This record gives sequence, C-alpha cells and structure tokens, in this order.
Amino acid sequence: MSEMFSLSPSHPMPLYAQLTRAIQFAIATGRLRVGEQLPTVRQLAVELRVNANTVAKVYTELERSGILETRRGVGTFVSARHFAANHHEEHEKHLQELVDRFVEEAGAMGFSVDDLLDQLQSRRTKETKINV
Amino acid sequence: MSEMFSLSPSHPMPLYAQLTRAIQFAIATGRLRVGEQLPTVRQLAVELRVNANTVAKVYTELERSGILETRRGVGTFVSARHFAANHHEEHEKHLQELVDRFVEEAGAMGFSVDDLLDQLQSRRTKETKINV
DNA sequence: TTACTTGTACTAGCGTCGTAGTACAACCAG
DNA sequence: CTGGTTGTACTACGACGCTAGTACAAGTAA
Repeated sequence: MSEMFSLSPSHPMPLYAQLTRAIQFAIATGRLRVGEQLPTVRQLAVELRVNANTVAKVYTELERSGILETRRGVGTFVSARHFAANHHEEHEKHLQELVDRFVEEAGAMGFSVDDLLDQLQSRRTKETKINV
Repeated sequence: MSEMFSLSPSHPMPLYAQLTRAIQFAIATGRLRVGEQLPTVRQLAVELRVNANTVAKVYTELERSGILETRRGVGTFVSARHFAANHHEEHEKHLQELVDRFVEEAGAMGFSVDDLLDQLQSRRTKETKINV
C-alpha cells in the first residue's frame, strides 16, 4: 500500500471532502472491499500530511452514512450493513436528492429535463463507464 | 411591478446567488424579455433591503456572462447578444459542464450513468416541466 | 456647464468553515 | 493491572466569502 489516497491542498475542494470522495470511490470501484480495514486515523493523517482530526471527521461522517464501521482500539472497516437488502431504499433516496438538485440547477439555467436527458444519452454511448 | 424578485436572508444560499438565479430564471421563463430594462441598482437594493453593491455585483457578473448589458447613466438591460446565433454553442457548453459535474458526483456515490437516466426519465413523465 | 442620474471601486467588518493542537476516553494484549 | 493502541471531544486560529458603507467616475438631460 504505497499510497492509499492522494489529496491536493491547493485544490479548492476542502481536504475532508476530497478524502470522503476518495474513500467512497475506492469502495464503489472495489479497491476497498467489504470488511477490509482502513488505515488508522493517525496513520492516514501522517501519510496525507493532514491533521488526524480531519481524517477522523471523514470516518465519522462515513460511519453515519453507514459506509464505514469503527471499533475503538481496533480500527475502522468497510461496513457490510451498507450493502444489505434495505440499503437500496436509502441509496435510491440519495440518488433522488442528487437529481433534484441537478434538475433545479439546470432549470435556473433555462434547461429542460429533456435537454439533460439528451446530454446524458450521448455520454452513455460515448464512454464505457466503470461498472461497480 | 410590485415585487420583481424576492430573497430570503435566512436561506443558506447567499443573497447574490439567489438574485442571480432569480434573474436568470425570469429571463428563461420570459418574465423578462430581451431589451427590457431591469430596475436600477439602488432601486432594486432598496426593494430587496440589500446593499446596492450586492445588486451591482450580480449585474456585473451577469454582464460578463453576456446575459445583461449595462450603460452608465442609463441602466441595465437584458442583452440581445446572448440570444444570438453563436449563443447556442456557449449555452451547450454550460450544459456539458453541468452534466460533467453531475456524472462525476454520481460516480463518487457509486451510481452509473444509466441510473441517472432512469431517475430523469421518471421525472419527465411524472411532472409537466415549464417550457421555455 | 451644471444638476442629477446611472454604475463602479475600495475598504472594513462579520460570520462561517476548514484545519490543527491538545487532551481525553474506550479498548486490546500482555 | 499496565502500556500502548485505537477513535473522540474541545478549543482556537486562520482564511475565505458575503455584505455593507462610503466615496468616486461616467454618462444624460436641461
């Protein structure tokens, strides 16, 4: 494990957000598997040259989302619960919220839902998306 | 013109952003037509109980985007240039950027483009969207 | 030119957010 | 129990963004 994740302090996106995304992405793409242990808060903090609290906040937040599971004195792990049966409902809800925001923003710019559909359609055929 | 726009100071979205959206939306829906004059910076500031500078910044920004046109000593108007022939390319570019962000965010959450398409599809049939 | 309108530039204050520092609490292994 | 690990709570500082205040510049109309 040379470098688990990588952050750019100069990037406008805050460190904690970058790390959150990185972890979610790693799980979604299978680079982190269910049950697997993540680096220690301090360990990852040193590696990323970041305060331990920043890492801890990310872990806490992801635990709240049900993605991670943490045991004091042991470590933090990729949760199995998140991938259980009832997970679908929650996940679906997130998707709905995301699309809500998206449609709203697009509307303010004068785009219709159909415009968005067209754009997305062209992407579907053009690119080969990473499959989880 | 009782109240051109309305803002919520308590809303987390900053005033300038609210106003920007409101103006864009008014133009997109035809409530403000090409060539029409907008309220004066100070006039609108008083009406919205906001500093004149806040309104001015919004006007300036929208002028940069080519949506408005301002003439000193006269006022600010809805630009015709923005709706010219070459406007389409630029507008299309904005749409692409928006969709880029969208797909990226969704990807981080583990959603595929097809998932997004499904969600959007259901919205298209469910709601009757405002047509510009 | 002069009076009055318009938008603009500069500055300061305030709040919020992100991050780091430090000290604490829970847990495991011996 | 004891030493060392783990995550956690609290606090404070710095930076940035948003808004307001004030003074200025450019244009119009008489």
